[in-house]
Amino acid sequence: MLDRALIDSLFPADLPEPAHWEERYPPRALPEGAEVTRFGPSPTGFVHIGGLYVATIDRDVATHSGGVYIVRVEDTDQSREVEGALAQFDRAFSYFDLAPDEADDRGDYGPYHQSQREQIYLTYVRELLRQGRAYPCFATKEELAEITARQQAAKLPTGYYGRWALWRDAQPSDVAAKLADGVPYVVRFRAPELSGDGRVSFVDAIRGKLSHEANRNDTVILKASDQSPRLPTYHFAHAVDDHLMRVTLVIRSEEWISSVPLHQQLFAALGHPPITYAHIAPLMKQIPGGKRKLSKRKDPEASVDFYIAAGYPALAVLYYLRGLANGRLAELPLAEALATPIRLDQCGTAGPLVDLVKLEDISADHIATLPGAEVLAAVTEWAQTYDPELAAVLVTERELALRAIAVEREGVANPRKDLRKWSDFRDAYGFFFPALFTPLSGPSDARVATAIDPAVVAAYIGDLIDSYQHLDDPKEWFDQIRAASTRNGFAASPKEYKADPDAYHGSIREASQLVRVALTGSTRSPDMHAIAKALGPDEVLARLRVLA
RNA sequence: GUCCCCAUCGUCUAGCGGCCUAGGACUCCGCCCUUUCAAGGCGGCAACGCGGGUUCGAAUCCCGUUGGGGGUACCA
Repeated sequence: MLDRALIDSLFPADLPEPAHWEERYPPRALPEGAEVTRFGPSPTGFVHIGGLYVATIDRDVATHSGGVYIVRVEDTDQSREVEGALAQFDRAFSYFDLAPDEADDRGDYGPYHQSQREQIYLTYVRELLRQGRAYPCFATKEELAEITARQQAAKLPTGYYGRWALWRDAQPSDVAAKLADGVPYVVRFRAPELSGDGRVSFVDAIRGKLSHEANRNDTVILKASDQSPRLPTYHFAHAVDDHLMRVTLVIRSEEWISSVPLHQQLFAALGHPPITYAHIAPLMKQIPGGKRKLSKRKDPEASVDFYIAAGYPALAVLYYLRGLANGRLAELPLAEALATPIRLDQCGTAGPLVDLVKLEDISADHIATLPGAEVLAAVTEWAQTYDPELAAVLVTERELALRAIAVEREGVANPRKDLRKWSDFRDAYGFFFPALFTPLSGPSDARVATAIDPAVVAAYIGDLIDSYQHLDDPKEWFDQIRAASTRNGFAASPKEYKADPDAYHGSIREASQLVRVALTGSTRSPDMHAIAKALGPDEVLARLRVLA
């Protein structure tokens, strides 16, 4: 056992005792059953869709139980920190409306950045050191690598344990000497003696009873002494913070299951009551021959920014994610599903694939239920950042935009679903706006793609222009196209044309497609009369003239 | 190597011993509607990984196996 004075000399003299922090962060006065959850993003990259997934569940469980949802930034690995990550968190959380109840600017249990909690961690490290439940370790990287290599060669479990734990039972005089020389060290947890069969079991809120072999590694809890601030590893920060922040339920990704035995040892050593865990199945991606965890680096759709940049409505994404968490929520209508609590005992344990096609279907359905003004507002806001030219047009041409969006959407039983995300808008509706529409260059424009003789086209369209009336009745309006086309050698119906193909240039089908291409630049569009009404007579005639 | 988690149509899943000749949704494919597309309507393809048990009876329980995922860091 190390001398207490030696231990204390390693820490600031005014470092508080654990009782100080216990008092400063008292148990919360919350109703029975209220859960305090926390999401711990690490600013080592952009927010992952899997992170958004877990945060959604954190938020939901806390809200529906009358508890508190905290965001605590886990920035203990300063070497891996990425510039701009925090700003992206804010963007993501505000887009998806997942603002925490407690964070730096509000909440009594802060600071909520681990890098600012050094004093707290140090208090507990010193405490463990004093009790002999932790010890300084001076092993170098090289020594550690050698230990691992020898263990692998001997087919032994790798790790810092038993006879491999160089400094676990070092002579106090050796430790004092190293310290006196100023050799950097880490603090390791002294893993307790294994009891019974060396296994432990615990109850996971999602998976039920789980069992695992007990931890026997002397895990590092405080990183190198030659760094400032001196920060703990995830494991230790978890054991300190989740207790002091009075978190009741730790919802985290499945890869942490293996660490639970260690975490329980840490809680016990610190004298903290055990905490409940809920381990979520990770989001996966389909790859040839199987699936794997979504990778931040390889998969663009892993980043939350991907969804924001493409313009998937937040509610659609949230709804999709909820359906993934609780299958039965996917069967409910969006509003209802969003209001129904997520139940941990109904969370899947498998690891679902994220399916963009499914998301787009959900998103299209959702957008179809939105009033036109809301669609316009959302597209405009999206475009403000991602398509400024479009944004400018939507602002100056607001009335036209509203008319365009209303086509086959308002006053119909089955609204169009041609918008799956805001970035679809330009392709689907851009032609409505003269500023965004490139008129046909003439009859030979590639978009026309017709086999009909240009002279015939010119005569037919010319005829149509001469007789054109901007009628309100859809049928009457279309009939003038039919009339002009039959006058110019087209069959009035596909059936007639089929009966005697040689007698015609084509049918009303081909004839009307020419008008469609002239008006929209595409062979695929919403109802032509509605488009014509939105465009106005002058614009209609101007666009037709190109083919005449 | 070792430990842990997981396993129903291509995907998300329902199913928690008989209601299952396995249901729904997305995708895909037909057909209908139709001046195009989108939508909509109707229909279709498509799954309990494998092998043993337990049981009158198993997708459901047990064991094994295979496959996938993860831990084994001074990353989280």
